[in-house]
Amino acid sequence: MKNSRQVTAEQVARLAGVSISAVSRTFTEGASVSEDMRKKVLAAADELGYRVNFLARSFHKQKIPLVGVVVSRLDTPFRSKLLADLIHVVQTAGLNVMVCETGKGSNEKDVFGQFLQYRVSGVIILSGTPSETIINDCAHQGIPAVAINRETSLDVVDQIISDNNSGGHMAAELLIKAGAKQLTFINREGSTFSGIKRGSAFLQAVADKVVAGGLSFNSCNAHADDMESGYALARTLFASATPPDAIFTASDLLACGIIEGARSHHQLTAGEDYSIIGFDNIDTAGWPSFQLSTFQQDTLALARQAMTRLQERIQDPHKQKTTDIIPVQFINRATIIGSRHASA
Amino acid sequence: MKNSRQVTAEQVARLAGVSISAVSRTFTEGASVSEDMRKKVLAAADELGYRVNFLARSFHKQKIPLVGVVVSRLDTPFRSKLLADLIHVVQTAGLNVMVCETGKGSNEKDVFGQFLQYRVSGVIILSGTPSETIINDCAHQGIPAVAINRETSLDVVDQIISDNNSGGHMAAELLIKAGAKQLTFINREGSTFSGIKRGSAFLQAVADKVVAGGLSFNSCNAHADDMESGYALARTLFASATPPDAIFTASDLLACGIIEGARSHHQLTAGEDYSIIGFDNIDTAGWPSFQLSTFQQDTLALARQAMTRLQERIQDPHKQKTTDIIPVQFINRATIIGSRHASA
DNA sequence: CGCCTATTTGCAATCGTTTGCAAACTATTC
DNA sequence: GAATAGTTTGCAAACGATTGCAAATAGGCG
Repeated sequence: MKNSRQVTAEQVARLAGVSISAVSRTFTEGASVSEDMRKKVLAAADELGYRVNFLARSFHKQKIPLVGVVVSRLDTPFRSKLLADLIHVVQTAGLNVMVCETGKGSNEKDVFGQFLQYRVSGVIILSGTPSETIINDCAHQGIPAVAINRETSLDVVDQIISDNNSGGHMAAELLIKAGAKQLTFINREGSTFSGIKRGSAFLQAVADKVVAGGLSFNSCNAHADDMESGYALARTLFASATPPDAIFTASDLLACGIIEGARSHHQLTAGEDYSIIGFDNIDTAGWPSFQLSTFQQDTLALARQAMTRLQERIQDPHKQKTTDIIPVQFINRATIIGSRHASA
Repeated sequence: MKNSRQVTAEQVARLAGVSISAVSRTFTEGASVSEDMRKKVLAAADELGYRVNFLARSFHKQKIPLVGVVVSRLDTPFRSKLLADLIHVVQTAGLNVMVCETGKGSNEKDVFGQFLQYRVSGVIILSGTPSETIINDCAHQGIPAVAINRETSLDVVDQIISDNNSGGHMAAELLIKAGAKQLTFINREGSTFSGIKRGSAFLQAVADKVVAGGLSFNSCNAHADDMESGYALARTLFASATPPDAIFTASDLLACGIIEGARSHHQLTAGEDYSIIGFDNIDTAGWPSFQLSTFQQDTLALARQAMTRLQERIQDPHKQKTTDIIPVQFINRATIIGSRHASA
């Protein structure tokens, strides 16, 4: 338990009888140091318990090995899973994560300003409300940035997106194959890009059949993206003269809400009285009470690809902007009529 | 869109026709600057779009306005809620959060080393597996640290803890009042402090009656702290010769698992065939399928108190170590026999 | 041994801020 | 108007690393 301040490179240098440069070079990758020198320095550093001072290093490089992650409402199953994977991926890449929550009255302008002030190496923007301005600001200020599940003014930023399109299409096919006649897509009010995309792909896939007749399509909005809103919606939804027999929701949370509501308000059972497919594959979707058939977003792949693209852009800030589509996987459980998966 | 590097205090000073010190003082709280000077500087800074370079400032102060948060398995409902609140609280205090996930093979020693290297202003340790060593290291290296829901070698660190004790006691009282005879406490294997405390308080409250007879107490461990483990446990639990009629679990996740398992395997309904009380009040606990009576941990209060204590310690590193107990609130829903709450 | 080349090493400048100190200024009081 | 006390301001040192450049050293070969 040394009483002195932190150990500096100078002290190490003195103990090892070498120059400060030598110490620095020993601790910078790819610098030119002989094996002898490295050993001497390492020994001295070890003895003194030396660690490079990131603040000094970052100051000199005008860049800190920190990735800013912007997210809103992270206490949501999908969001928190994605964040967890993201943190893991960033950490294994040797960087650290600074999380900024927006919304909740925190000034977005400030959040972005802080990224600038901290001189973060890059920014990852998660789906949700963080506004376009942050994204654009990053682009303009030359901070490498990638957005996950968030389409924006094209090509100002690298984008990583789950394959909402084939999710929507496939949902339609599955439901039609199950004999659905009254299709309904459910989203949350004021939904952002991902939800809308899922819905439009869904509609697109049934458009021909709807026009030809014999199939009806409907779309409605829940108040918010949570169970409660789905629950409330289910009451009116199934009370209609022509209730849906097949539902596709923009999120599992909404689907769970619908399932709960249909059960409580109308004694209807998913997979028997009607079909329903969700999106995300949050943990609860697999719980016995729901057994929700849904599309799994590969959060780890999203995170990995985001990091890869971010590193590329850090390397070469002027490289072409990219858009990556990450496949989703259909998880067949028990909420499509007639396709109940054999369960354990 | 200036092409030059970032704007520095020197440029602002030149434009405003004042010294660099004046600029610095304008942007440091509590520094001595006249109103005239401040206005001049602010005008120039505005024109140039100047922002203090945190890296330079932090370098000089040997401390960055960043709070390290150590957490494991953050993609868990309670943990992510707590983290969200924590981020919010830290942000409104004018600092930022650097999140480090431990477990998952990441070397804990490294995580701590990084805190040192980044010279974070403080560290908040969340419940979970992060080992004692991190906590002790922080204490020894003089990094202000507080731990939430994590009792450790006393008085090396400030502690903020939910009132596990009264939770456990109250659970016992409620269940006994509901006429329970076969009490069971369920925890996860290898549980940390919080869970154990809840169980021991629970047992303590019934000890007299157990000894006097007419009441039996049992305790058993699920494999992990998740729904699946509770679900699996329910199968054997209710198959016993003397199945429990009242259960208290260390977490809502386990309680939900038990409820699901009892329903699937044994067609038993919580609140009718047996009573069960959880802990945490995660979102799903309130869903119609569960309506779990549970104790709500006040995550916001935990976060706020943690931040308060951390700031106190940053101010005065030598102040007395504290332990704060945050009250929990019983949420009566529908899983205690005879006490079903009138529902909407 | 001498020459050339490739590698290793040290010197010293540099990054942008904060802050102790002393000088300059302002206000107050006699 | 001078003396005093209190504010405001600028100068310059300091923080701890990295890195361009040139000097030193090592290695290879005739």
